Amino acid sequence: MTNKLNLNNLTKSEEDYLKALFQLLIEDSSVKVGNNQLADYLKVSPASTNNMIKKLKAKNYVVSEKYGKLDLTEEGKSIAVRLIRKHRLWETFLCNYLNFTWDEVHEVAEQLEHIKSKKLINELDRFMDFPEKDPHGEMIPNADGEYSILPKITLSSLSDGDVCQLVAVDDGSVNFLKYVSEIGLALSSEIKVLEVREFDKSIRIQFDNTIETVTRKFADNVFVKKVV
Amino acid sequence: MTNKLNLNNLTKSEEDYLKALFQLLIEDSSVKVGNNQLADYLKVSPASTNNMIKKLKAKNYVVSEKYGKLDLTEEGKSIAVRLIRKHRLWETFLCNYLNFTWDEVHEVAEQLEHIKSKKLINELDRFMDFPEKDPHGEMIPNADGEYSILPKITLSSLSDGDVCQLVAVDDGSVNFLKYVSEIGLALSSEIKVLEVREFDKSIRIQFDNTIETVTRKFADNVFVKKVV
DNA sequence: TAAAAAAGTTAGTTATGACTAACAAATTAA
DNA sequence: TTAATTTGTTAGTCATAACTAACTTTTTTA
Repeated sequence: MTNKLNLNNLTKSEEDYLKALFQLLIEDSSVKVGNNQLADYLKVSPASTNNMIKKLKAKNYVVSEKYGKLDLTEEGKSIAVRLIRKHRLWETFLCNYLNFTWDEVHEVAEQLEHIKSKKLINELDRFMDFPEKDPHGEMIPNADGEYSILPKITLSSLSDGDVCQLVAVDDGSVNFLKYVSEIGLALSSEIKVLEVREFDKSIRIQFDNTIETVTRKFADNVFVKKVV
Repeated sequence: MTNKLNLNNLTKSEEDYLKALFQLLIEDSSVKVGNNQLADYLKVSPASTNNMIKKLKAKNYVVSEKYGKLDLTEEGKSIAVRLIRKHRLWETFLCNYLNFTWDEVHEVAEQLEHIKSKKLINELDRFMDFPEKDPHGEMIPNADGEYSILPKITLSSLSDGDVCQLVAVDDGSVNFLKYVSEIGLALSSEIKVLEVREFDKSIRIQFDNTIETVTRKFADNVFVKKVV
């Protein structure tokens, strides 16, 4: 049972790749993930990705056949989930205790998630009284790596007259996050879809006595729960 | 004025070397620091140190002549102090909020001190209400890098009958720190020197109704303030 | 002060993880 | 179904930062 021993021996890069692959795999759970797609996501060259995938295959975190699509082993997934747990707990800490705003947390959490100390992250979790969601509304895995995935309905998938509640936002882009706060949207905001315009798929929405028109691209990054 | 720009462009290694050199320079402020000494301290080969010193000289953080002793420039010192500030603030956070013990904090703080975010560390400082000292009793530099150095009198420098108060301990060795807690010593403990034994320089001390004999090596790592 | 020891330097090697350029396989489109 | 495009792979290079081995300078001490 050399189970726990090799878990902490990963480099920052190896961790980044595993987490990225995990996120690509669940974001579009049906679609397969390829080498170049991963390279794009991580903003490195396909050659770099290919190289790293070889290493991760040798370490039994990734499986794939030559010229085939990529997948994670159970061990690979487990590492990725632990990284996501760390990332989201740190984001929560930064927002709730250190006055960080939505758009500021991601970059710092990207660094903090690589700190290696089980005690650190579990104590941080306890200190914050085991939060369920991070500041963007995403579920935080518990110490055993368990977490429920929230059904990701995008605002863009709704129709005229639908009423929904904002449950999460994609945390990938600083500019998007700034934009969300600027127009006054926040977690739990109740949003009414006034009109989906056929021409450019832009959406007219109402929330808190505000009426705004948002683009399709914007609405793709806003996750909601249907109310009506 | 390319002042603030290059400050964040240092690698983890470069930071480690600057901090190590700074600590060697103030620990024995009279004695000069050489290449091999720095290598010893960092547990790397003299060749590695030599190499890195070259790079740090090129970047104007270190000064030295060939075959001569090492010194830091003002900029080098400033970086080192900021690392020490981060290290000590994290140690304080870990001990005071996350249930870490004296001997557990150092290793994790060594990782955390390399996180690059001014806001993070300044907000952490504010969150803890600007602590003056870290858990080992060392002064924490403020956001401007200012801090008073506590006069470091070692327990080993005292004589029979002297009474002192423990103000700090060296945080370099986990085993030493465990030992200190185990025998019951803590910051502010009042210690009376009962006898310094000529034979092996071991010291018989009394504190809190406990009498213990400690070695010279142990006493070298305990910093005190004389009371009587 | 000359030999020995210690301290510092240089050259050459290794591993990690990026990169480009060239090429091969698979998929899509004409 | 062949040609074009996309995707994946390989080979070779570069930077960082460690290493050993060999060598030079400085310091110590006999």
